[in-house]
Amino acid sequence: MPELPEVETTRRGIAPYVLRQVVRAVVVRQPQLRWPVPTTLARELPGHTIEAVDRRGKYLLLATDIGHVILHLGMSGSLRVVPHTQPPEKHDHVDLVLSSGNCLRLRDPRRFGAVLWTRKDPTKHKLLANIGPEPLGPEFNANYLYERSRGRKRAIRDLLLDGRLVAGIGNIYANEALFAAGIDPRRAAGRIGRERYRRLVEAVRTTLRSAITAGGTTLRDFHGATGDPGYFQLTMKVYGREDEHCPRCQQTIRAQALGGRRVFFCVRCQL
DNA sequence: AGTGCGGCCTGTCCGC
DNA sequence: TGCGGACAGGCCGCAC
Repeated sequence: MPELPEVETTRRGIAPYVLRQVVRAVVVRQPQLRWPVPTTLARELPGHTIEAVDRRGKYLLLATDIGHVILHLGMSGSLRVVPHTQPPEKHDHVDLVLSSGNCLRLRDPRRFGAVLWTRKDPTKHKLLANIGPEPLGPEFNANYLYERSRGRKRAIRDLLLDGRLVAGIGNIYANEALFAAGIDPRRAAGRIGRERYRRLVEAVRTTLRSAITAGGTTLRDFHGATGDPGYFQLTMKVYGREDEHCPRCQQTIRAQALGGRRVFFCVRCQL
């Protein structure tokens, strides 16, 4: 589910409720997520204050004076702030009980998400060390994409999904950005010129920013920390719109399988 | 090195 | 109404 805009929406939503809060307890009802929730988390975190809530790609980081909680929402995860007395529902796997009386609650039906704990520099953590630049940061620019794509035969959509090249972009926003840039998602990345990469970088930034402003995309069950859904799906141009009309030229939007996940595009507007 | 695929899970939807 | 199968927003780890 959650791509960068949903994770950022979550970060902004939980931050006011968790910053400066002391973690009183960690309740793990289901430790079997993508990786087991480390037992050291419940042992070491209580008594420490959450000093920052950061995001790196699709990872959320809760900083304390002795270590960092690394959270990933996988495909179906979400975080909510609720009173700690509120009974957990079926897929509510982990609670961080806070000094305010609230708790930060992770729900994740498919359990592709993760809750990890590291006492070292989190950017050196195996999962974070090799992530590419933030798409909204200065390192992600046309020259970077152009250089990194020379000689690559992979479809540009797949390159955008590769977290080692750029962080946080998933299938929805890759498809939307490629439509906005007028680039065929199937095109070999090595056969796209500098000028078109300039357009693509702008399209990625614009798409992600407007999705964050809209509170993310709610296709099934995504919601922010206070339970509000996102609204970006209302403005999506191609994703999930197979057989509908292209909003720019009225051509029928096509979908096809590409390496396991579908691409959506307009054959007239995207070359 | 770059590429493509299997696998981890549950829920939903579609066709029969 | 029930059931099997395909599919879904991610991404690591592996084989080639």
